[in-house]
Amino acid sequence: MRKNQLLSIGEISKSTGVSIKSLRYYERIKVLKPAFIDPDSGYRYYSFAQIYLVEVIRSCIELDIPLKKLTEFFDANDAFDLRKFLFHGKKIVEQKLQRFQKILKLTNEIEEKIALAEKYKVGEIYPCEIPEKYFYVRPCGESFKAMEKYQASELFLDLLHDEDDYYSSPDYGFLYEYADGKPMCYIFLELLNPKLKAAAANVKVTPGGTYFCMQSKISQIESAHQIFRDYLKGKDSFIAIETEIYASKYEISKPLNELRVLALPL
Amino acid sequence: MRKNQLLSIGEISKSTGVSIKSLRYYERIKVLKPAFIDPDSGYRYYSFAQIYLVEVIRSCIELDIPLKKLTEFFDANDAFDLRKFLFHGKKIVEQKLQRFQKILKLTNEIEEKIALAEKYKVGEIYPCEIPEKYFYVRPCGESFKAMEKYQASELFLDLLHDEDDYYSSPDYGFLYEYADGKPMCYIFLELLNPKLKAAAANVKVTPGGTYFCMQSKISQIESAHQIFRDYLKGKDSFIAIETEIYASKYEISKPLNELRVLALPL
DNA sequence: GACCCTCCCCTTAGGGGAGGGTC
DNA sequence: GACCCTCCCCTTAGGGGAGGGTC
Repeated sequence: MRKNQLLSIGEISKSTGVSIKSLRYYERIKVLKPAFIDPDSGYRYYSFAQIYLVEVIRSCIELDIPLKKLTEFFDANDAFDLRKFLFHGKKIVEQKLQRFQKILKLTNEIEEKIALAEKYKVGEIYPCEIPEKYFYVRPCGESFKAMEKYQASELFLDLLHDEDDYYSSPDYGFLYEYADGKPMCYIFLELLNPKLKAAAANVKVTPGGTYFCMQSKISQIESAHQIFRDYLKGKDSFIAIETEIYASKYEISKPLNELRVLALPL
Repeated sequence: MRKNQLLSIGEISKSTGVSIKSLRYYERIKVLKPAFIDPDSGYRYYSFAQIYLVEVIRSCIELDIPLKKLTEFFDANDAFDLRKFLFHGKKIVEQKLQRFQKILKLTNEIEEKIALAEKYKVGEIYPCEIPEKYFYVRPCGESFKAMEKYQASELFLDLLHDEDDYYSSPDYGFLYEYADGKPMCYIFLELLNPKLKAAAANVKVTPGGTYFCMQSKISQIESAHQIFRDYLKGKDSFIAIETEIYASKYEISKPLNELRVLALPL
């Protein structure tokens, strides 16, 4: 009389798509007790309603909610607090959705950057429209050779606590200002977060405009004056920016740089 | 000269938010080799660019991409095929987004159903607007007592292969038709998928309209005639539907049913 | 003193069998 | 014959120490 409303473990497995092994595991950790266990054979039988509990468990796994957490939603009478669980689950699924949307956005951005960079060969000079940017900088004196140990790492450590910056890909590298024969070197990390942009300390704003650019596997920023000689048209004031860019093949020991130069109207 | 561009393991950990243990683990499984290892002390040092590789690894974990899969994207020269990886990752993140949006939708639906059901007490009779529904049925004769073993489970097994139905919550339970003194019993599972609705075999369409309803912890469908006597106004043709509904506290052994009755204009 | 190293044992959500009863 | 049982050993992405060297 009872059994005609019950399903065997294999039937539950087929109708939910969850393996028999998993169902047995759920019993062991006390999140899915079979409605009936034959005392002679040890065979497990489940009710229809338990199909939906299996779905709840599956959702938890996908949402990285530990199954032990599920036991918290059962009270002393084995009643499951569905409302409390849904409230909890909803917050988590909303967080995941946000996070994944950010990952997707970042993925698309990087794909675009790769496509852009691949239009040119290493060593080729090309014009490129670059917007105004905010750089968090640390001055290194008249040459990058004078850079002190760990200065660059400190720059990162100062700023990379900001979660939002993980979801974009800020420029970082070297900035070279050459005004009336005086060179000034900086290492920089681009600021994307508006709050950080507003902080005046150690922030430099580089002008937007048509930069002349060149890709390179090695740092050539200190030769910018010679490389871009024809494009600077004798001007003695310019800025040069060297930043790592994304390549479709990414070699850690030989990252791809883009050197960008803009003549300044001083 | 080299070291001023490198970060210690603790610095990488701080700037990425990934534990030192994890970074060491990534090295062991060959997805993140430190740029330099001091041969004397064994200390690990990383380059700036590796911060972004850590982000790649983190994203993989969140997307349930096994890290061993990552090694497939490195070629013989240790170059990472960023484009191929992004293409692969994008498909996965899009799938996850879809799945999570469905979970969120289902969560909201169930919350609404709970709120609706809680407006009434068990045993209380209330009117409810129910739309036309498609039921996959199996006839049981003149009484539910004649139901054969496992008929109900077969019903589920016939249909629950359809993925879309997991993301909604179909009605299921008992259907009772009483026309001119002749009772006819069915077990049913609601069809939500339009394709399945179109399949004529074993499908019954129940009319939309204002049903009279009552919640109950036990099956009372065979007493529907008496319970709703006042509402049927002497009509001798009606349908009764008993389906499991969601309660804020969900007891597997005592699920909450809703019994719905509609007088038929025969 | 704060940082880093290796080694060892533990965890979650199961999978892959072996060996043997049950429907 | 297909289905189900228990028992045992293995996996991924690390965490929590112990015990000892390094910046």
